[in-house]
Amino acid sequence: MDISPKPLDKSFYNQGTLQLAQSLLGQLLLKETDDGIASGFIVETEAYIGPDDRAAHSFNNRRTKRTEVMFGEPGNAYTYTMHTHCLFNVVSGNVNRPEAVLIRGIEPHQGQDLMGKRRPKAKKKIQWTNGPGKLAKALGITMDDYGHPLDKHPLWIAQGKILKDDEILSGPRIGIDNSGEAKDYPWRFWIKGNNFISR
DNA sequence: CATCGGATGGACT
DNA sequence: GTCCATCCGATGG
Repeated sequence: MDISPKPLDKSFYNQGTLQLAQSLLGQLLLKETDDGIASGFIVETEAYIGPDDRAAHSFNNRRTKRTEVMFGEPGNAYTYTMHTHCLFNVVSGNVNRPEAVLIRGIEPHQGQDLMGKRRPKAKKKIQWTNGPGKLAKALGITMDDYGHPLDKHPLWIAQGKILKDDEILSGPRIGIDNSGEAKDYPWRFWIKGNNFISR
């Protein structure tokens, strides 16, 4: 019997990136490996809207092996390495619109024993998934997931909690101080009062 | 080729 | 607060 939550339809990703960044809040992100399923509710996101966003890897339509997937269909995984870590994004925007939503925080749901094992250095549960590199590690997301369609096993997004508008807050994005005007754009979104916000 | 700088996290002072 | 692991892409010679 398959009890895994059903993926959201691909059409879900066909909405503006700022709106998608908010729509993703509360949704369930799942990854299945040989060790089992681990999942969590998305609680913090950031929108990156190339080519006009200095903070986006796709700024100025910069097209490389790394950013290539952003130029394709929305609803695929954009993973990249930041120093020693893998970060996970949801590709948005139509073909040739290189936009994405970075997932910065999740609230652990299924497979919490597995997540704890994957985060041996975390002293507290809160540190398992309150940051983009942390949650990728906890879920077992790696560069092997680059380009994976998010409506399919083994990495997918399913319907989670329905939020009210007043539960969503926004503010400037994290870690992009050298991005000129773009550093102040309020393109970071999070669920009010949630414990698994990165900061 | 060399060098530099990150959409980070963890260890340490 | 500081330092650094370790990789990819940008830039300059």
